[in-house]
Formats: sequence, C-alpha cells, structure tokens
Amino acid sequence: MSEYDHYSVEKKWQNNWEENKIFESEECYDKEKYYCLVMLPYPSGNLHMGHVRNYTIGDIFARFYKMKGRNVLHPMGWDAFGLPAENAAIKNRIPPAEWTKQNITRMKKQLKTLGISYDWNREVSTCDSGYYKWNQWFFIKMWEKGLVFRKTANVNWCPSCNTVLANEQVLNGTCWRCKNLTDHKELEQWFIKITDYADELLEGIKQLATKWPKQVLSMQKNWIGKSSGLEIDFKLTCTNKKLKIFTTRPDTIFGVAFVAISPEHKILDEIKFKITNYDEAFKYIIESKKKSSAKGSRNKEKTGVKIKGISAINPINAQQVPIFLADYVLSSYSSGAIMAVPAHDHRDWEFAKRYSIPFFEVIKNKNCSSIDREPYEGKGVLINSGQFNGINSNEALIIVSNWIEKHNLGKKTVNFKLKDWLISRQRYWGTPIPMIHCKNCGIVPLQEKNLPIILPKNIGLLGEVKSPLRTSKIFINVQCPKCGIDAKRDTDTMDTFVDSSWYYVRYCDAHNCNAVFDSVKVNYWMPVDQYIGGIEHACMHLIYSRFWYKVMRDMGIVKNDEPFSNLLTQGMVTLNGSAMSKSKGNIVCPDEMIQKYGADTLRLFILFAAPIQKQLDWSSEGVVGCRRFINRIWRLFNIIHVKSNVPASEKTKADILQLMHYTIKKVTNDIEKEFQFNTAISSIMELVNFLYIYNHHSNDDGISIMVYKTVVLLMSPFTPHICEEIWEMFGNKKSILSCPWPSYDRNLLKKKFIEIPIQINGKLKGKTIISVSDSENEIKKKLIKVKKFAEELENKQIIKFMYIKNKIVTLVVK
RNA sequence: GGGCGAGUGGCGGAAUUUGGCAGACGCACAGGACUUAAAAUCCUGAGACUUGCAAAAGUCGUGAGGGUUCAAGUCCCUCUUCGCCCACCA
Repeated sequence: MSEYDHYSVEKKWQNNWEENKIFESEECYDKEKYYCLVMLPYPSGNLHMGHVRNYTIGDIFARFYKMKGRNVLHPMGWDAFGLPAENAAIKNRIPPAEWTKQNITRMKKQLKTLGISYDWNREVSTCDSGYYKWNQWFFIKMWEKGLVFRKTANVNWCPSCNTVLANEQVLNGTCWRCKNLTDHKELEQWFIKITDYADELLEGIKQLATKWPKQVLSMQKNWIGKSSGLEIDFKLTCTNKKLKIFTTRPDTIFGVAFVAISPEHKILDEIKFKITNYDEAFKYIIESKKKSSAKGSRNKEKTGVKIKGISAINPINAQQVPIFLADYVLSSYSSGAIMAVPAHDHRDWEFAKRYSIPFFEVIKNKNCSSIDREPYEGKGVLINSGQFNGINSNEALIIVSNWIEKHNLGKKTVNFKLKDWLISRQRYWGTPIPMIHCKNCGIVPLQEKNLPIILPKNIGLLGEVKSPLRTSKIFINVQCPKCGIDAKRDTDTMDTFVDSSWYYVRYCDAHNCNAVFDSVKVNYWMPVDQYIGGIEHACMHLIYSRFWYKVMRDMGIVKNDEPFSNLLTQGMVTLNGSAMSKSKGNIVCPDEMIQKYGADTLRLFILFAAPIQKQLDWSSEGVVGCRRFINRIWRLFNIIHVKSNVPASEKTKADILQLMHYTIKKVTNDIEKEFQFNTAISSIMELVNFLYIYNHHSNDDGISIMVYKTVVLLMSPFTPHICEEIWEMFGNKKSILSCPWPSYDRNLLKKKFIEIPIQINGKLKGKTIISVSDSENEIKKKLIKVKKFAEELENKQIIKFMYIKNKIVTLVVK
C-alpha cells in the first residue's frame, strides 16, 4: 500500500460530500435536533489560524452529534457589512460590495478545503438586501414599541473611523476596531433601549451559570453593573433648585462633608448667576473637558473647584455643605452628582485631603485605624449620627432610606452601568436606517411594504466624508409616507452589531422572503445547543444577542428566554505571544499547511496542541507528529490483515478490549462534557499504540479489525477525510457520518487485574499486581510473602495497614 | 484599585472532578535496527541530583513558605509572579 496521499483523498471526499448533500439538515421536526453554531466571520479576505481553530471545534460537535443520531444544523454566513470594506474601497477604488464578494468567495473556498460540514444552503450574508431588509423591519417594530428612540447626547466619537460608537465599543478610551483614541461629541443619534432589559439580562445570567464560561458571565455582570441605593434631593441655598444625588451608603449620610458634581452637570447652567466665582468654575469646566478627551483620560489625580456663593443642604440634619465641581464624578452615571463622605469612601477621602475639606467619621471602625490615615469603607455601628446612633450599618441602610422616602426627600432606586445602545453610524457600508424626516410630521418610519430600502451602489467614497449617503440626491429625496410633501431620508446606517444580533434565527429559515422567519422552524431549532466563538465578544455581541432574543420573545415570534444554551469560548491563536492581525502582518495562513500536510493534519494539530479554551501560540513544530499519527492509522489497514503466528494470550485480548471500551468512554466524555479535545486525541493515540503492539503479537485478526474500526469511527470527527476513505475501503457504501457513534460496555471497562503501588511511611516502595476482587486480608497475606517487603519490614512494627480499594496499599511502620 | 484565571521536564501539555504510582500523549533530543546512503519507518532511552564499572539504590522534585493527613500538584492559610477583563459606577 502506498503512502497516504492527503491531496487526492481530501479532494475526493469534499466533492463526495457536496454531491451527496451530506451536510444538509433535515426538515424533520420530530427528530431530536442539535444546533451547532460558530460566530460568523467578517469576510476580511483570508482565513487565519484563529478561524481554523474556531470552525474545527464547531465541526467536531456537528459531526459527533450527527453520528449520535441528531438532526444537526451547522450553518455558516458572513458578517459582511463594516468599515474595512469601505476603507478598502477608498484605498483601492473597489466598490465595497465587490470587495466583500471577492473575499467571501475566497474564504468559502478555504473553508471547503478544511472539510467543515456546513449546510451551505442556509448561507446568509448580512450585506444582502434579503437579509438587511429584516434589520430595517426590526428597527421599525422596535420604534413602534418605543425601543428605538432618538436623543441628543454626549456620545463617543472615533475621529479615525469618522463615526459614533456605542459604549461597549470603546475599550479603555479607544475604538474597538481601529484602537485610536476616541472623543466625545454632542450629537443627535439613534438609540436602542437595551436598558429596559437590564434587569432581565442580569437575571438570565443565573440560568446560564453552568453552561457558559464563568469569565464571560462575570464580565457581563460587571458590564451591566447593577447597584441599588438611594436617590436623595439636596436643596441648594439662594435658589429653590434641588440637586439629585445617588448613594449606595445612606447609612453614612451624617458624614457628608461636601457635595461633588460632574463638570458637565446641567444644573450649572441653571444656577450660574448665583455662583460668585463663575469665571473660575467656567475655566475649570473647559479644562476638564479638554482633559477628558485628551490622551490618558484615566488619570487618577482628582481635581476640582469649590463653587462659591451657593451651598447644599443635607436633608437629614439641615447642615450646609460646600459644593465642588469634581472630575472624578461621572456625568454619565446616575444623576452626575454625589454626596461625599470622606471618612468612608476612598475617593472622597483623597479629594478632601487634597482640598483640605474637614470631615469626621460616622461609622465606628472595628480596626481602630484613624480616618486621618485612611478611610474606613466597611460597615459598623453608626456614631455622630443623631437619632440613628448605635444602629448597625445594614439596618441603617433601610431605616435611613425609609426616613428619606417618608419625608419626601428622595427615593430608593437602582442604577445600571449599562447604557442604551447607540446604533447609528455615519458610514456607508451598512444597513440604511428606514426613517424619514418630514417637516410636517417629524420622524416617520417607512411602511413595511416598502422595505427594503436598498443601499445605493454609486456613492463616491472619498474618505473623510461623514454619512456618505448624504451625497446621493436620489437616495435622500423622498416623499413623506404620511403627508406626501418632500422629505428626507435618514442618512445614517446601522451598527453592524445589529446584523449579528439575530442572524442565528435567520439560519433556521434563511431564504424566507415574506417574513423574518417562520416561527415553527425557529422554535424547532432554537435555542442554539452549542455556540462557539472568541471571548472578545463577551460584552458586545453576546449581550446584544441576548437582548435581541428577548425582544423577539416579547414580540411573540420566538420561545425561550436565552438564545445560546451552551457557550464555548476558544482561546486566541497568537504568534510569538501577540494576536495575529493584518496590520501587524503576522498572519499564518492555513493554505500552505493544508497543502503540505493535509486538512486532517491541520485540524488534528490545532486541537491537539493545547486545550481549546487556552491561548495557543502558533508553532508548526508539532504538526509532523499529527501527520505521523495519521500515517500510522493509514498503515494499520494493511497491517491488521497480516497475521502473526503467535496466538494472543487471553489477558492481552482482555486488555485491548478493556482499553478500547475505556477509550470510547473517554473520547465521548471529552467531546460531550469536558470540551477536552487534546486528551480525547491522546487517548486514541494510546489505543493505536497498543493496537500496533497487539497486532504484532497476535494471530487474531477479528479483534484487531474491530478495534481498528473503532479507532476510525472515533477519529472521524477530527480527521473526516481519511476516515471516510478507510471506511470505504472496508466496503461501506454510505458516509461514515451515517454510522452510529460507538458505544461502550460498562462491564468491559474494568480490568480484572491491576497493578497498585505500595507505600511504606508515605514513600513508594514498589508495586504489585492484584485481583480487583481481593479483600484487604488476602492482599495482606500476599504481600508478606513477597521477599522484598518482608525484608523491608524486618525488625519493624506495623502500626497501620491500609488498602484503599484498587488504588493503593499503604503501611505505617516503626 | 476590583473581578476572573493560571504557575508542572528542553517545549506543548496530562493527572485537579472524588487527596492515592507526578510527568500520560506528542514535539524536540540521544542511541540502535533497516539502507551503499539519506528520507521514511520501527525499537530503545530520558525530571533533577548523588552513589555505582554496571545492574541498581537513594535523595530531591508541580512558583515560595507554612499547615492538615498514613498520603498533597490536588484541601486550608500567607506570600509571589504572570495573563485577561473592567476600572473614579459613589
């Protein structure tokens, strides 16, 4: 038999699968389903090793569950809108649509050479009008429900991408895509009211507790950032205006030393005539604005300015306290103002120290450390707190809150860090927003029958232009659907995260022209049984999708509360420790590997090299080992038919059968429960190694062939091409995918004889073979007969003899 | 500063669920067989140190230190280093 020729075998089976439509899911709703989904890629032009890892993982699940008899849905599509296409267009003068299409064609071809089992019938591309029509449809539905709204706000602005960004898309003050520093701008924009679902998004985390990675859940929890507290009105002197502050520590209210407000606080305009040092304050406002948008906005140095001529009145005891403008108070969180209690909050403490503001303690510190040296942020008994003295913090939280509410001075509230989702973008390559601005009627949504609004093709993209759609007169000018007068279309496009917030339901009914999808189909396939992707989407895509699904549920078009039952986040593939990216030019392209070693080898290697949740630093060094293993499997086909003239002993036979059943169990469990593909593969390697030895020493081909077939079946999700080929060589006419996944016999899992270690005084002194049915006494008798241990125990007194069943014998001697 | 996770041979990693032979499997390495030779393949070796011609024996060993236990990579305490995420959220 010749050396394994991966090129022709892989080509053969890829064609065979396509011709026989092996990967198409059945429209058979009484069969148990399995929906396996990988995060859809952006068609950047080339597959990199991160993609290979991601899609191979998905393929293992898809093929495994198919063999387990499930009706598997394993679709693929393209997150095709977005800025890189536009940038490429500006740079190379290729229309974004064309550039995107070329890239999709190329990447699809690459995916096929990897042998991933996608049902290409359900392919979606978010830049197709047949897809984005439904973005527009959702937008209008949400507008009708009040979930889409327009407001003027201080929004994040990326000067390099020339567009606004959602909160989630600003990472450490930089743009999530281009990594440039972002700015703030006061602009009127489209928002989605994701905050309406903040509580439910948080609650839902409990439901996902064991099925999503902890890290993702804690990131989401942190991002949603719920905190319960009290909103309190502080009256101001010299005016009848009130200032709302938010606190989670009402128990410290007697310790308020000052009130701090954000320099961007709106009340400043209303009270400016009362401020005697307005010039100074105004200067500070301008400066802090500059600082916050400048580089390194996360400076820890707290600065502020005391407002003169006006003070705040603590409602609990009518004490007057000074008001400070302070840059450490966020304008975007709650009311943008706080009551500062330096004795019990480290930020207020730092500020008070810096500006020499006097303060005193109101919670007794158990550790007796002085508040002059550090603030005490723990709980304790109230002191210096008038009628509340002697009460415990936890009780005081409730009592003070009730007191404030009873006297109409404020109310209990809940605050979230989560902000409404800003979804308009001043870019071209995205879904046009289906709204019309009419002088008479205001904002008017398009009628459903007029959807989609097609994104016009002939737009001159010269860069630097904000909202390129403005330049198209044909696009902009329209008649108002309500009153008929000349009106203008909205020229912004939607954030591309809208596209990916619901694509997983579209796959269930990918080409429906009449509705976003047929609920019967969606209710069969959803939720996704296994979702796979990178952790970088923990707080963007994965929150948006959960939100969108809940909206669809409330629209009555889907059931359930959560879209993704199980989530697996694979680690990044890096090169010399840094992420692969086009701009760094350190992308390792899979094509070369596939050509040299074959897709099976590459798939096997990328799973074997490291646990999938961990980062994998790329090195092609171990690849040969995987290729060797594939060759060993290939060669076995001939070897098992060559009979040796030595009969196998009963023990050897029992051993190989035991190992085979153990391996089936191990591989099944590793795929199904543990997501540990590296150990699944190594256990198959052990079985193969043993099979080589067994076959060498035995004339029994029946067992060899049975074990070999099992190996091929177990390997087939990992290395499908070679396994199909061998399967066919055994005379099978149907794809190996139609063969049931091997099962194991519990009775054969256990060995009859095992080798166990013997410890004396905690040190390993030797090993002995025992029968699993031996009792402690039997073992004791056997052991004393062994010369070595007898010598070891000479002149010594056995204090303790322990036999831990089938694990260890341990002696304590003196 | 807060949260999550991790530290095991020359390297990737296994064993942590339920305390019980640390280093599975693979890479790289060394020796051997086959070959005119090479590649490929097959066999053998290998944590470190000490003693020994050798067979072998002993000591140490999972980031550091301490504890519980007959027994700790695994459990408890203290510390440390690294990675990721969030970061003045009152």
